[in-house]
Amino acid sequence: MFLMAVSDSTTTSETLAVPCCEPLLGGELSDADASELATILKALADPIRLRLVSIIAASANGEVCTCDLPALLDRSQPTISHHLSQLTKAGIVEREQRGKWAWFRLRPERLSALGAILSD
Amino acid sequence: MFLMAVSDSTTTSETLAVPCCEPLLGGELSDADASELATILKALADPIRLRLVSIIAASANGEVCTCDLPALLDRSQPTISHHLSQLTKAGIVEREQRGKWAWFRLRPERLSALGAILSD
DNA sequence: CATTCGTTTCGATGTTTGTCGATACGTTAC
DNA sequence: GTAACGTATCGACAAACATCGAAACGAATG
Repeated sequence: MFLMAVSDSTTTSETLAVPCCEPLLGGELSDADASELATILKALADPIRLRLVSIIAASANGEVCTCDLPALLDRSQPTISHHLSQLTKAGIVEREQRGKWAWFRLRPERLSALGAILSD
Repeated sequence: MFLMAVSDSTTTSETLAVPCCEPLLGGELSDADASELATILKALADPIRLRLVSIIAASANGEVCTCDLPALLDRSQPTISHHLSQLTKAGIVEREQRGKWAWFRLRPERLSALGAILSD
C-alpha cells in the first residue's frame, strides 16, 4: 500500500523512471544511458520550460496553478500545457488536479540527481 | 596581459561566456538567463554529444584525437566535427591543434558549474 | 442534464537540428 | 611548391520541435 503510493508517483504517465546513469565523467556512457540522459536534459533545455521550473520553485507554496502561467510567460495556453507535459514526462514536475484547476509541484530530488550526474 | 590570457580561453570563438545564472531554484529566472542556460543545456542534450563528453572523460590523458571518433560513434566525420563545435561553443570542451590533428579536452569546471545550478 | 470554464489533444505550420556527401581549408612531408 | 591527409564548412534533406487555433474532454455548478 505504501509502496503503491510511491510507485504511483513515479510511473503515472511517465516514460522515464530515474535519472538514470552513472556520473557523466565516470566512464564511457552506454548508448542507452546516453539517450536516456539526453531525453531528460532535452526536457530542461528550453527557455520556457526553465522559466516554468523557476516560477514553480519561487512560488509561495512551492506549487503553481496552470491558470496563471500563459499570462506570465506570454504563450498560449495549449503551448504551456505542452511544456508542462514534457516536464512531467521527464519527472521534473508533478501534476495534481485539485477541483477545476491543475497544480504543479517540483520534484527537486530529480533535479539534484541530474546535477550530481553532471558535477560528478 | 594575464587577463587577456584568461579571457582568451573563454572567448575564442565562443558565444557563451559563463554558466551563466543563479541557481535554477533560487528565484525566477530572467528571460535572458533562461535562454542562456537553455543554450548550454541544449549543447549537452544529445546522445552523441554526451557520449563524446564521456569518451573524453574516460580517455587516458583526458584528451582525445578527433581522428578516432567517427569510428567509435558510427557517425561521419562532418557530423562529429559539427557536434564537437557545438560542445566547444558551449564551453564544455576545448580544442587544441597539435600538428595535423585536433585534440579535445574537457572543461570540468563548466560541467560542475552547470551541475551546481541544477542541484541548487 | 446542460452549461460553463479550465485543460488536454489534434492538425497544421514554420523553425531548428542531426545527418551526410562534396568541397574548401590547413598542416605536414616530399 | 605540390601531394597527401586531417578537419571544417557548405548545401541539401529528413526528422524533431515549438507554436497556435480549433475541437474534444472533464470537472463543478446551476
